[in-house]
Amino acid sequence: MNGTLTALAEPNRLQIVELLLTGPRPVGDIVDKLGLNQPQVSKHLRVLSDAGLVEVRPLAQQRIYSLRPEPFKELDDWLRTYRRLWERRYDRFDEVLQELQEKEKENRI
Amino acid sequence: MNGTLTALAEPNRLQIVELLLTGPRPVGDIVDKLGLNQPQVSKHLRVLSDAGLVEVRPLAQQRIYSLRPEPFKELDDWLRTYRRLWERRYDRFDEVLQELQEKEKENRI
DNA sequence: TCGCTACATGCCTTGACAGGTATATGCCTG
DNA sequence: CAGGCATATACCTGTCAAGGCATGTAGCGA
Repeated sequence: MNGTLTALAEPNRLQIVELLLTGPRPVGDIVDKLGLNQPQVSKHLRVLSDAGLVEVRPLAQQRIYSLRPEPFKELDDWLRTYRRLWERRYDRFDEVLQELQEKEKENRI
Repeated sequence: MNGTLTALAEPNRLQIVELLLTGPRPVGDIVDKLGLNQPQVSKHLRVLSDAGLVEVRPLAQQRIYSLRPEPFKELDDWLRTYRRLWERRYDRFDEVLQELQEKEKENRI
């Protein structure tokens, strides 16, 4: 979970992931499309790979990178817990807060 | 988006967010529950606040922090795009890859 | 008004990480 | 097998962010 977030937190890496969402790509493609230096792209891909976000497959002298679904699914599952924040009745949070403040006032009397 | 990810990528900050999911809390609570030093917690809360993940409300000499739904919703929306990765028929990715490899072989003949 | 409580901020040090450049490695073609 | 591609790795450098500690500040109660 945290590894996934860390990997995605880097802007260029996020761009790479977004690009890979459109399909598997060799490193050179990514270099061209994102205008980064080749070594940097390779390094970022390494990080993404270590985090399990992408996988590689050799094709001649190319390396085809593609997204791995698992971490994204994990992230989605994690976020599911937070959905109640915006799916109505989260204002209960505010209610709780109100109560706290009311109590405080009462104690003051 | 990226700000959200960056803020969440720090383990202690992630813990704070998880704790806040159970309800709004004053700083002292977080310090106790997570066993961190108070200044560090304040700093992390500052980062989370700047990223729009939390909001503060004063209550006597306490500061009550609570989660703000918006960034989480954004993140969820962003992830929605990736759902097709695991929701079946993502194997089209593999198909594309197969095709590439087939073509390569043909060219070789 | 004084002291306490709850929190924020400043300063310093350290470690991690990203970019740049050069170089290694593996594969393929002539 | 020599040379060229596509990619990975090594090394160096600068930056930035997190922790530790000390201190500032605002609200409250006696």
